[in-house]
Amino acid sequence: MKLDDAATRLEALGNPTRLRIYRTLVRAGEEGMAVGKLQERLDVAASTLSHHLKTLIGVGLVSQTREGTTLICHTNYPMMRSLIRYMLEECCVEGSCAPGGLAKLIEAA
Amino acid sequence: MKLDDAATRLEALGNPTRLRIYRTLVRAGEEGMAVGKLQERLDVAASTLSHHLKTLIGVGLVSQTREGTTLICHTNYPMMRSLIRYMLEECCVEGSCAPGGLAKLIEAA
DNA sequence: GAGATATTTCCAAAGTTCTGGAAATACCGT
DNA sequence: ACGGTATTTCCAGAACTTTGGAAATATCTC
Repeated sequence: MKLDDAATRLEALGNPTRLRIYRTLVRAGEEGMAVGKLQERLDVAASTLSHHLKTLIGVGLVSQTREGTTLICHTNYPMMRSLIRYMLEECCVEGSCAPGGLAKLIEAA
Repeated sequence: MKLDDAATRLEALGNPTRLRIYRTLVRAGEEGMAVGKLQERLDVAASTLSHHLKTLIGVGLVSQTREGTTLICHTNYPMMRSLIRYMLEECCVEGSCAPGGLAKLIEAA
């Protein structure tokens, strides 16, 4: 992943409302969650939610599939994986970030 | 880590200039890097660099120690570890993020 | 304490983000 | 095709970010 792409994705997650959206979608699991349900859950104006979703979709962290009149949102796990991998690469140069080994870091997660 | 803190830290890293700063400091390793050297390396105005460093220090991702007239910047690895751990927790609920297991994700890093 | 170097703070301009109401679009059922 | 529900796009205001020149501060050396 290029630095600028990582920055754009981190920026997308670096807004409390968008991070809440992402978090909620992760917790929704495989089946995802409709935009309307998300709105109700997060108590935010429809247009505001739509803007934030556009941002998350734009950077590839979320995707939507239509089911009739409702749009179902899903997290894009591989993209999140790539982003975390990027951070591990940036953070763990020379092993200084995870002195007890990377396994330790993950164990705790 | 609280959601708002995670968001603030992700936002701090979510700017290309600040991510370059952080990346450069990680690569500088244990001994860190002086502000002046960073400036020369990244080719950015001194005041601009100072603002960005203040942001990174403010969220706890970077620290400074004085050595005579120069200030040496260091990455705060534990904070980055906590942030990555937060993302793993948010991302890997129910194991859907790393189907091959977390070790696989780390292995590749 | 004066002069030199390193860095920050002050100020301000240009650009961007966040928010939500209102109007538009998309799709379904009849 | 019409009425209804779901969602987005348009518009705009307020707030925030980013940037850097100029002035201020901090520290060292002599």
